[in-house]
Amino acid sequence: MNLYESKILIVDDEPDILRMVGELLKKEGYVHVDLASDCCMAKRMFGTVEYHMVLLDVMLPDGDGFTLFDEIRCVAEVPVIFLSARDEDTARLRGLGLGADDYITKPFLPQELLLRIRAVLRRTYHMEDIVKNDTVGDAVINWSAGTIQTPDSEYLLTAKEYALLKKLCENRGRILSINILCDTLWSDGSYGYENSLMVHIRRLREKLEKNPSKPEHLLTARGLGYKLV
Amino acid sequence: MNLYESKILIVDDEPDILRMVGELLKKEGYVHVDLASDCCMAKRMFGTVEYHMVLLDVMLPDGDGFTLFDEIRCVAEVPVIFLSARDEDTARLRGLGLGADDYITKPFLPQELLLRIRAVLRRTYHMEDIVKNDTVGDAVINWSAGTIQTPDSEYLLTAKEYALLKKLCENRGRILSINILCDTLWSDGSYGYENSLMVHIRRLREKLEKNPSKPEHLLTARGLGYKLV
DNA sequence: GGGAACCTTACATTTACCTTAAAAATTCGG
DNA sequence: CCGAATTTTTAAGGTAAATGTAAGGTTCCC
Repeated sequence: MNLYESKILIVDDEPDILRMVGELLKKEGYVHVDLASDCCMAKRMFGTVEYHMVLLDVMLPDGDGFTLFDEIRCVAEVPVIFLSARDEDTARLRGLGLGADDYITKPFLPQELLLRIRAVLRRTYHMEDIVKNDTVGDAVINWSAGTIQTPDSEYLLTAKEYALLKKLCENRGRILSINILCDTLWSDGSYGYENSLMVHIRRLREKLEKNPSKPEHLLTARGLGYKLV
Repeated sequence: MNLYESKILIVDDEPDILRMVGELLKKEGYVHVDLASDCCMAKRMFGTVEYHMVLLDVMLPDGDGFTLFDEIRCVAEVPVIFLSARDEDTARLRGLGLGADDYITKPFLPQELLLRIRAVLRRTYHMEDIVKNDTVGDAVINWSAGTIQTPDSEYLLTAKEYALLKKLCENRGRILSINILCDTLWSDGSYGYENSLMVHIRRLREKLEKNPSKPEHLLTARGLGYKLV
């Protein structure tokens, strides 16, 4: 699974903070973000959705974050980051050592929160970090939209093109053998797809290169494979 | 009244800040935003329009913000947020306790200013926080009413359609995989709902698109998912 | 010059998605 | 609690976009 597909629950009683953090995560790219303003609501949501991560305020109108934390941990091994307003809480968190994965004190820098969330998700679920927008020459690849933007026009990527280009981008500058590329496109033991691969390469070149027949970025290494530079 | 219909006056002598803040508010959705670059201008505008909120710089070319504040408060009980460049001003504000509703020091994060404005408006006028209407092409989505308005007619959204459209709107421009969409519609571990999802997509298209069979906004990315543009 | 590796194009096929109608489930008013 | 109305799901045949195939062309290198 992809980092940004993690389901995250935010529990905080201040509506502004709640919305702000929610929008921050959405904007960063997290697809599934839910909000709860008190323990009761949080528990209800926790019953219906399997979250990958919980951001938990210490102060809540109907009970404190610590007890909610215990209740959550009884049910699932989901990682938790505490958001605390006061330093005392932080001290208490540190002292208790009750197994929170991280804590951060308000006010915090948005960037810092994002970093910590990503760090926790990565070490809990061993998720690969996904790429932001890549560029190939003048072309901008927008992975989340599945598009290639060139100065002249915008192209949609098909599923195979997407997978192929991704593999090439992840190994930029490195030659990938035809075998390896076929393996990533056709999971079933794959011989006989060499020509098909060629056609996909051609189609990518038509979307990436000025002159697809004289490629400047998606190059062929005769007898070895292809590489993206 | 709606939060975003509040009339707001910004008073600041730095033209760049003035324009920046003005555009920020406009972009956020505030419909009525006026700008003034000095006390004189501010007073003139204040005579002609009944503002709901004033953002006031402390430093002004023809008098300071504090006296302007007093003059304003003699006339109307309008809430004021001070924008101060220096920490000393902040200290003075705090000390004076002259009844400003909030203050924020430059430079500030756009997001923070928006939050504070919203908070002040809410507690002054007891405005319900409204969900901003989204639009998809010519169609206006009214979340609180659960309707879609098109030039031709008005449709009611069913529960599933509502949830689906919301998810797509929250991730506008981003491809959402069929898996993710199914997860949001059927929280219980959900396989076998792919076809059902398709039908809901079709129904949404019938309410959103000119020609549901040639969608221009709710697009399918074959092999990848769906996206709203 | 000739073979090998790769390109290119047009066309065939396949698969993922569309569409519709009808069945099942749910909601709602009496 | 029952029946009507609405919503949701299932099912099945249809469609076209994405993919695969094949055949002739090009380039490279010995």
